[in-house]
Amino acid sequence: MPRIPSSDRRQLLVEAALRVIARHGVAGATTRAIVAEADMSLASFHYAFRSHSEMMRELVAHVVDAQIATVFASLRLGNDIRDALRDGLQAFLEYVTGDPGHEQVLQELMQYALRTPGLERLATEQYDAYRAGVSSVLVEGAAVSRVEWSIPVHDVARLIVTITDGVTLAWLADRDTAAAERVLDFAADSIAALAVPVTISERVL
Amino acid sequence: MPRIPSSDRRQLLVEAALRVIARHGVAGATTRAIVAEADMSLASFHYAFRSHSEMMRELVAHVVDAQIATVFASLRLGNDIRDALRDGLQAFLEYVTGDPGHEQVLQELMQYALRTPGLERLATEQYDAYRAGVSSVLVEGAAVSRVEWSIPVHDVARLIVTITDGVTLAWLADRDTAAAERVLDFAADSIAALAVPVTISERVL
DNA sequence: GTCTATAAGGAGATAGAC
DNA sequence: GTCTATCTCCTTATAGAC
Repeated sequence: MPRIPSSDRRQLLVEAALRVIARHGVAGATTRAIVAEADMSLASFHYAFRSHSEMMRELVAHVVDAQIATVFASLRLGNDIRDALRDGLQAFLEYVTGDPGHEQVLQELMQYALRTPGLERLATEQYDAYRAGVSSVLVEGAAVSRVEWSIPVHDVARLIVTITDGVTLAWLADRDTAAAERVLDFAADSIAALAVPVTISERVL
Repeated sequence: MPRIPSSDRRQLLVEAALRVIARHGVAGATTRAIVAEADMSLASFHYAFRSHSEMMRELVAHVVDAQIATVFASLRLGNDIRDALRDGLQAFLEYVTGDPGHEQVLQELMQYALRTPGLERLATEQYDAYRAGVSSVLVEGAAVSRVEWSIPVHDVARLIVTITDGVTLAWLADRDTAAAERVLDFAADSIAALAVPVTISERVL
């Protein structure tokens, strides 16, 4: 068997663990199931990681980082802020429906992190990072659309994350895509109402 | 030891299991942990239930029923539909913050049900039941406030459940009650905008 | 009906050969 | 660095005495 650097092996194991979790849930991600998926021996796992929980910590941190990139990818800019919001939210829904297992894994990992001593902080940071990512796109989007947010942008971001979370949970349970789209359209309208056009005088200031 | 009817024993075990889950999560709800909590022998468990998974099925069904009652309890009626919505949503938040463990258990059980063959249906039914409960209160609330919903009431209920789910997840992660209240206030305003006053002519019809 | 004792297997982790 | 074999513990479930 080829000798693999420990850092590579760690990454291979984390990726294998994510595939196992997608198929069998967090509870099914036993050390043995993971090494079988990665086609490694049990001993190799414990050469790369001191323990199963150490691997899970690295996995959760990895997922948090990856998810932030996804938030950016699913948001859209445009001239009309209402359309931009609607398009961004619909893109998010397409992402969820296109890979339901992935969102389910994220939800499970969130619960896992909230339950696991030492990982609670990661759950909180995951939310902070989501909102920070959404906020920055909202700031950019407002500039492009020549509007201003009438409440703090961080609160607008919180509204959006609240909606996407709620829609995700409901869709995972009932798979009613049309209903999810109606909710997102309403949300886009309501949130767009928080954007007020920038007046000439304000633009001079 | 006293002889307990099997039906009573089943209920005692389910209640003990819920306490264990609240403390240690679904993963920690082993048969042994549950019988220790219920102060029973391991054999008593298998006298009452054929298997651990049979008990979990009954537990999930039990929780679904109990949650529906809670939905009704946290909704309010009133003359002004906007105030009624805001009060109801705030009452829900108080319920969550007052017993965070309970909402966390519900979230975990939802994930568990979605993962467990034969229990996926219960997750779907749980959502249907939530929305049906919310819908009936919305119909009643509209009558009291002399308004009509401008979109199907079931969609209004879906909006509310989406918001409460999203707010719950965020609050469990960051415990920011003030931010949750701001989200709920915005939601109450936005949803109240869907209620249009009943005109005289309509009331005659 | 309720108990103790135990079967049977899966879990994480490690020892030690190579 | 990687492997096989094994240790130790914990799990669900059951057998059989009382």
